[in-house]
Amino acid sequence: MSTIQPVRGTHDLIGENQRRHSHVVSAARRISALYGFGEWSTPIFEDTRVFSRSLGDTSDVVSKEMYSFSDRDGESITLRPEGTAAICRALVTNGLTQSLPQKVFYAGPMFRYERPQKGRYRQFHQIGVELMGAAEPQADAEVIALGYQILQDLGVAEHVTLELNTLGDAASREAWREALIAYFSRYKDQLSEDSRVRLEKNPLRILDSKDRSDRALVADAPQMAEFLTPEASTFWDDLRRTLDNFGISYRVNTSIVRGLDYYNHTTFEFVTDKLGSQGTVMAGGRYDGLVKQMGGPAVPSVGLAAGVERLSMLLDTAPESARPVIIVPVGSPAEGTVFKVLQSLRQQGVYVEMGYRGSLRKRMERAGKQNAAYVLFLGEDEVERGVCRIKHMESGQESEVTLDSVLSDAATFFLSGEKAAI
RNA sequence: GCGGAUGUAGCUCAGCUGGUAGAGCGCCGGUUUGUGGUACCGGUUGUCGCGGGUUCGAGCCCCGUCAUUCGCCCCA
Repeated sequence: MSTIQPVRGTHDLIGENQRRHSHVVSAARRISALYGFGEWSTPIFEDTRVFSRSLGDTSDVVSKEMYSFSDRDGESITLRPEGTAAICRALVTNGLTQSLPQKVFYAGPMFRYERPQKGRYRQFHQIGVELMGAAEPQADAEVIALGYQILQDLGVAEHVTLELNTLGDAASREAWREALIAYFSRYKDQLSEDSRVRLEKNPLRILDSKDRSDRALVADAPQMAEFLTPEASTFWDDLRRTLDNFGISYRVNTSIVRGLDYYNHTTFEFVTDKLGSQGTVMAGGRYDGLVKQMGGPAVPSVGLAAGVERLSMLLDTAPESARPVIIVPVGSPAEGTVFKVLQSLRQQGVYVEMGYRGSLRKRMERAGKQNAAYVLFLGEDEVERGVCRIKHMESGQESEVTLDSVLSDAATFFLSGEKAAI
C-alpha cells in the first residue's frame, strides 16, 4: 500500500474510542473538581532540562525514551513524557509558590519513545492531579481517595487494587539503598543480568524483578521498614490510618518503588490484571524535592497520573452516542415550515437532523441507523392543518401534535428523560 | 533495546501438495416517495502490508523491510 500510515505508536481516536476517551477525561475532571482541583494546561513541549533535571538521569524515561530535538535556535526541546515536572515548572515560573497550596488537574497527550504494545503507545494520554504545598499525610490520602473515586465513577474500581508503599524520607531512603546495595552485591553472581545492571543504576528496582532467582533473593532482602526514621515511620502510620478513615482498602507492596527519581514517602499504584503486562492503570506518590529542583522553594507535594488509554480499555461498555430527533418531510410540505421547525428545535437545545434524500422508506431506514429517538413527520396534509406527527422509535407509537406546540415548547416532546436532549 | 506470533475487501476470516482471489457481516440501490429495526432481490469492494528472489507460474516457498500483537525491559 502506498497510503501513508500513522507514525508507529500513534493512533487516531474515532467513534467509540473517542467516546470512551472523552468519558474518562471528563469523569476525572469532574471528580477532581469535587476535591477542589482546578485545571491547568501547560505546553506540550518544554525545555529539555525540565525533564532531565527532575526525573533522574538514570531513569529509562530520560536515558532512552524522550522525544527530544533541537529547534531552530539550537535549543533542546522535549515533547513532555509526563505531566508532573511541567506542572512544577509552571508553579515556579508563574510565581504561585507564593500562594500555596495549589491543587491542579491536567489532561493531555504525553510522548515516550518505547516499543508499542497493548495499552502502551508513543503518544498516549494522561489525566493527573497535583497537590502542591502540603506536607501532611492527609494530603496523600486525599489524592488517593480522589483517584479511587475516579475509578469508582468509571465503574472499574472492582477490577483494580490499590498497592501502597513508603520510600521514607531522604535519610531513610539513603540508608535503605545502601543496605540493599550491600546485600545484593554479596549475591551478585546469582542475580539476573538485568538486575546486575539495576544494582549499578537503580538498586531499588531489583525488588520489582520478575526473574525467578531474583525473587528468591528479594524475599530475604533488607526491608524498608527497618530503615525508616521516626518521622518517616509516623508519616507512614498516619497515612494508613487516614486511608482507613476514608474507607479505602489497600495492599502494602514493598516492591512499589516507582521509576522516577523524585518520589519520597508515599508511592502507590492502582493495578489490574486485565491489561496483560501493562497492569498499572493509575499511579503516583509524594515528591517533596521536585519544586526545589525546578528552581523554586521547597514545596512538599503529592500527585497521581492515570493512563487514559488503559482506563478506556477497562470500561465495560462504550458510552452511547447521542440520539437525534430526525425530521422527515413527507410529500412536499411548505419548505418555509420545514426549516423553521428544524432550526426552532435546535434553538431550543434539541439534537435534530433532517432526512431529505430518497424514498420515505429510505429515510426511515436511515433514521433507524442513526439510532434516532424520534422521527418527526412533516406531512404535506398535516402541515396544511398546522400539525405534525411524532413517532417514538423504540415503541413505534405515533401521535399528532400541533406545530405551534413544537415550536414553542419542544421540551415537552423531546427532552423528558430521553437521550435526544443535549 | 531483546525474543515469539501475525499481516488476504471497511470488519471477521477462508483460500488444498505453488496454477492469474472467496464467504459472512457492512455499505449502496430496489420490493410504485405516507413509515425504520425482520424478510426478499440486485450491486459494490482488493496493486493478497511493502520490496526483492526462486519458478513457465507466488496469496502460498526464500530473504529483507514495515506494521500489529504477546512477553522481557520500563512505564500510564
